[in-house]
Amino acid sequence: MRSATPLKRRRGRPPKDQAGFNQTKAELIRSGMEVLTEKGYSATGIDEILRRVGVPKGSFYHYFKNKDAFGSELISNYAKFFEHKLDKSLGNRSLPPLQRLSAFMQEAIDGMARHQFKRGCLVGNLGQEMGALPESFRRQLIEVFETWQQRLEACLEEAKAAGDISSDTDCKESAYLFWTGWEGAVLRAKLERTPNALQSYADFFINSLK
Amino acid sequence: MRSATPLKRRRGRPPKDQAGFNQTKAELIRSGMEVLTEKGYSATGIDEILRRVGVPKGSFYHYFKNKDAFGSELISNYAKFFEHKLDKSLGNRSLPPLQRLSAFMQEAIDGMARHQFKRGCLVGNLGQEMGALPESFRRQLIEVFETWQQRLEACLEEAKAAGDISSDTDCKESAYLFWTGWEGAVLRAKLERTPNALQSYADFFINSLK
DNA sequence: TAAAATATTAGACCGATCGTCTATAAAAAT
DNA sequence: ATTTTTATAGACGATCGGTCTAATATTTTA
Repeated sequence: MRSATPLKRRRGRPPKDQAGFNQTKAELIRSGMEVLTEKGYSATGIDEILRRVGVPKGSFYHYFKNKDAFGSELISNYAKFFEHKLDKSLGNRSLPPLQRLSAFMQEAIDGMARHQFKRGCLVGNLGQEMGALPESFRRQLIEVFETWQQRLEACLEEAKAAGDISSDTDCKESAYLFWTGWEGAVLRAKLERTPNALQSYADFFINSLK
Repeated sequence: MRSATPLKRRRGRPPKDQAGFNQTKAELIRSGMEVLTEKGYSATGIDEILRRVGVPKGSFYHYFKNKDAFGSELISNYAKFFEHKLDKSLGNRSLPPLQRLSAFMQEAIDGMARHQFKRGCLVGNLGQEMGALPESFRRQLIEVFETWQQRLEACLEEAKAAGDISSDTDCKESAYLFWTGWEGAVLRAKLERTPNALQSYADFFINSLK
């Protein structure tokens, strides 16, 4: 439990100078991301998200219609962030395709380690909670998986073209499988608080391609 | 939302004849299992569990110290149920080892289909929620995975002995990987409300052994 | 430059949820 | 017959989550 930040915030319409940059909203999204990747959607109260960054409730409902809308924005935000990451890693032409994938996984492992394996994947967390979530989240989450899958599929096609993986590999199917299993590994790593599941899966998947 | 069951229940000490059989407690556990596998722990209120089976609050706190104790019993219960299932399927000597695994997975798929892929795995659900759960759940969940892993490991050893899989397979590692990935597939199936991820993973895993 | 519009903070409020507690009831034990 | 045990019934208070209205400060506009 982080200590509260009882900073008094400026009321009223903000000065124009630093326009475009929405400090408070960004803080809320960052805070929400942290808590949601740890505890999930249902277990997380808005108050906790607010307390962490010392933002009053009124601000939250100024920036977001309600908790659901907030959640939806978090997903979009996470998706965008992740796509960038994937483009950089899986699309990195200076490395052979499969090494890119390995590098991506290693980065993810390091990332989880930095947070003591307490934070998981937002998409996985919310996916598991679907039963308690607004139905509109479903399509959103499915689509996120699809874009990730496309990125990996492209990378695998390159690997195939380079002869690094068998020519009869179904790259689309493989990419689908990768993300499915990866989410399982993230879940397990979070449960065990070790990189073991991730490491193990990484080796397994790479090997399965050869 | 299921309609309430406003059945008046027998008050007072129960007759001795049908002793040992604890109707109400069993109903609470069944009800809890249903709701928790759908919505998870945090999103589920005790009242909802009670409403489904028309049991008043007093009874709940008669049988369980509190929500956490209830959750813990659910895990034990689920674990026991599942171990039985695994013993029957993975230990079925009348089938070759790998076919047992395939059969188990197919049963699981059918099971999820019966509930329109709305219910997942209790262990997976709670695992993902760990950040919001009592710390004592962690060991419990890890141990459940371990017993599942042992069951599968034994089955894979049989397959190895029979020459159905490569002799240099690390059966323990494979079994660990299986459950990791399987949870990912269950999650995905729940999200997509289709058997696709499960089917896909089933084929993939079996193939990876050969 | 005064008024209107806009952007943001502040926090009161209501309903839901959790867990406790007391009352009631029926059977068993003494 | 009285007491003890086992169980249901549901009211209650504290707390918390989410919504909504008021207050405040800045920009825009006339």
